Amino acid sequence: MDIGELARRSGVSVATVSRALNGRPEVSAETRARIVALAAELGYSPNASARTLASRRSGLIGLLWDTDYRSGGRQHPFLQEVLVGLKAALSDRGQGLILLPIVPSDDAAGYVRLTRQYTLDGVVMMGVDQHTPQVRALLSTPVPCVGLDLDVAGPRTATIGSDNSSAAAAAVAHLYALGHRRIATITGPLDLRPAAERLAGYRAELARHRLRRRPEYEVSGDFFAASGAAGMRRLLALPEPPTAVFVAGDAMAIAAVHAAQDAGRSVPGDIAVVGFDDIDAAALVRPALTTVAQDYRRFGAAAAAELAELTTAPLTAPPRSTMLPTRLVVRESCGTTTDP
Amino acid sequence: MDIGELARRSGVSVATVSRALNGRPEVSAETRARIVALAAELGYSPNASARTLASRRSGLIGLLWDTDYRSGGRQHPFLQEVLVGLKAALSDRGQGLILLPIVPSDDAAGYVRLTRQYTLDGVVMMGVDQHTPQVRALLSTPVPCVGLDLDVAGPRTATIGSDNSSAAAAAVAHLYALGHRRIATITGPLDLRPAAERLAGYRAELARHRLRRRPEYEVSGDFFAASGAAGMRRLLALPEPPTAVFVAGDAMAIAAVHAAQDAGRSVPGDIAVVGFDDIDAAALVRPALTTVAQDYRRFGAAAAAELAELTTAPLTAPPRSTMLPTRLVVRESCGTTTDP
DNA sequence: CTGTTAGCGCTTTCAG
DNA sequence: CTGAAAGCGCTAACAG
Repeated sequence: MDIGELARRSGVSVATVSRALNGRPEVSAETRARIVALAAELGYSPNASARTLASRRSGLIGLLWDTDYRSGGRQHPFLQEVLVGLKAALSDRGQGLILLPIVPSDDAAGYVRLTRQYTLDGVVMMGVDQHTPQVRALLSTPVPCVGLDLDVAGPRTATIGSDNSSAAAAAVAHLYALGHRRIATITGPLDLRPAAERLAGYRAELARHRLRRRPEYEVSGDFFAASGAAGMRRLLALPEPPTAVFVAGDAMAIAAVHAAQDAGRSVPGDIAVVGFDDIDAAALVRPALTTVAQDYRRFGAAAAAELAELTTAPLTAPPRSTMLPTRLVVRESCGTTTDP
Repeated sequence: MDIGELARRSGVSVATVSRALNGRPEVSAETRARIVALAAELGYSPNASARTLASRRSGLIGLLWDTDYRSGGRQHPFLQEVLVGLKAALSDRGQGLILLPIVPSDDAAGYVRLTRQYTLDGVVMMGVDQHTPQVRALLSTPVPCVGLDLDVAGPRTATIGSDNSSAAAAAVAHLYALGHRRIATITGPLDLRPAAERLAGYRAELARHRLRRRPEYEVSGDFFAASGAAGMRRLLALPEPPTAVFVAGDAMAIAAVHAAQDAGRSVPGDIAVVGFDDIDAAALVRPALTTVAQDYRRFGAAAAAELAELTTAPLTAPPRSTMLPTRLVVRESCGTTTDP
């Protein structure tokens, strides 16, 4: 069952069938209807390779995601949700998603080549280091690229991320509203965009309430549990320990809660903790963690939209950037305080 | 940079270049070496569409994964790991992975059509209902299909799963070794293969130790947290409550621990709990959960291997089946008992 | 509005 | 062992 067969059966040329099926305006409404109906009846669907070969567009988007970059895959608890959103948004646009293999770092042209090999219409990347030669080479190409939680720059690039700064501010505001004034934070690795933004949001909110910013209240972590526990221990050992802590990642936050408990403090009784990410465990632990949830499905949808936008964007346009809203999920890890 | 250009520059015909690059035996070692070197130097890589169109094989495997089937995506905490394993194994074989869109259930031929559209070499499916018309139609096709934790049957199919039965038995054996004799279980939905197998393993291990099987010790859950809590409450309310519980899923297990605590029991002091799956939260909760870990990366690798096997298998061969070993991760949720 | 025709880049007989 | 040539199924000028 190919286009030729369809043409024969409907009594028109293959060109007309092609035009009808591709929604071209030159076909009369009547012939189009006839052809479309026949195609549906016969269960015809065009061969993707032939179409790609002839049109030089594949309708395929590549997903670049390095499972071994930082944390062996645990860094992106949200991959699944992003994938769901991306797949849905792409298939709404009639596009497909292909997972790109990771190329060795000494093969600078690797991704560029993959892009040509599959005639990709675009690439979305997450969990990769955008400064490596192979990624930079791809970004400098006219192929549309969108980075998730990743600052990318090039002729046709866009970045999608949550509004981490506002989210962090909202978390701190929540603590403030509960009466907390000595609010500390445990950060992520500050060379990562989201981590840096969360710290900025924390600071901004303190400033907004005219709270003094104390350097000893900003302890650095790496998004892993152990660093959260260590951070909490350091904070508790301070001459004037905080009554609340905004922790930039849930795994760290959960470990921080345990560290506090091990030090004889009760959560939320003695110390309030708010996390970030709303990983599955956040709802499962006790006390259930109050945290900031990101809308990962929307990441995918936004990526698909940006890709479409970029496809026709002039090569000289500046990189685009989208910030998605977040949501504070209030659970059990924060209480009020009367401690000055 | 196409094959013609390569041919011109190396002074041979396109046919020879094609043969050389595809490792065909008819080419002289010397010409092959020259061509391969030139191709590498020029950064040539063949156009996938052209190749697919001409050879009728794409090197693409489709991944069928319904994010909305049962639990809205939470049922497969392991998707990510499976994906990692699958992607790695496939790219080792020079194959690619494409995510298939979910077709509406009234479109019985949907997947079959997608399969032809992309000239897929095979499909791996997980988290779908294999009894729906659209999946059945695909399975009945000669396209190699492998189901992960899914019983599939058809001319070219294979199933991959953990050895759930042995795993469950090992969990119960662990409890037995700690002195427990009144061992209960909270199951998953028994129409799901893994859930049924885990129950079978539990029963088998009881029998092996000549422990009486008590119907009231087998309470059913649905893999969700709430059912784990409910199950534990029921067990605790028994005239002769168990001293240990094997819970068929971690989310249920964690909730069961909390339910026990709420009922005034300590874990592992008064009651031991072992879970299944080793989700991230298992290591994060307190007490950290003793549980059965599956080797998800190996799922992917096994799937790739099966696919290769099936490609050349006769259409009349019976469905294949692979059982992967698991690992008991001992943490803090099980203690010894002296209670008879 | 529709048909003819020339490829898209590669693989694969079929000769030699 | 190598080359010539015929497609793979479709799109996109170019005519009409």
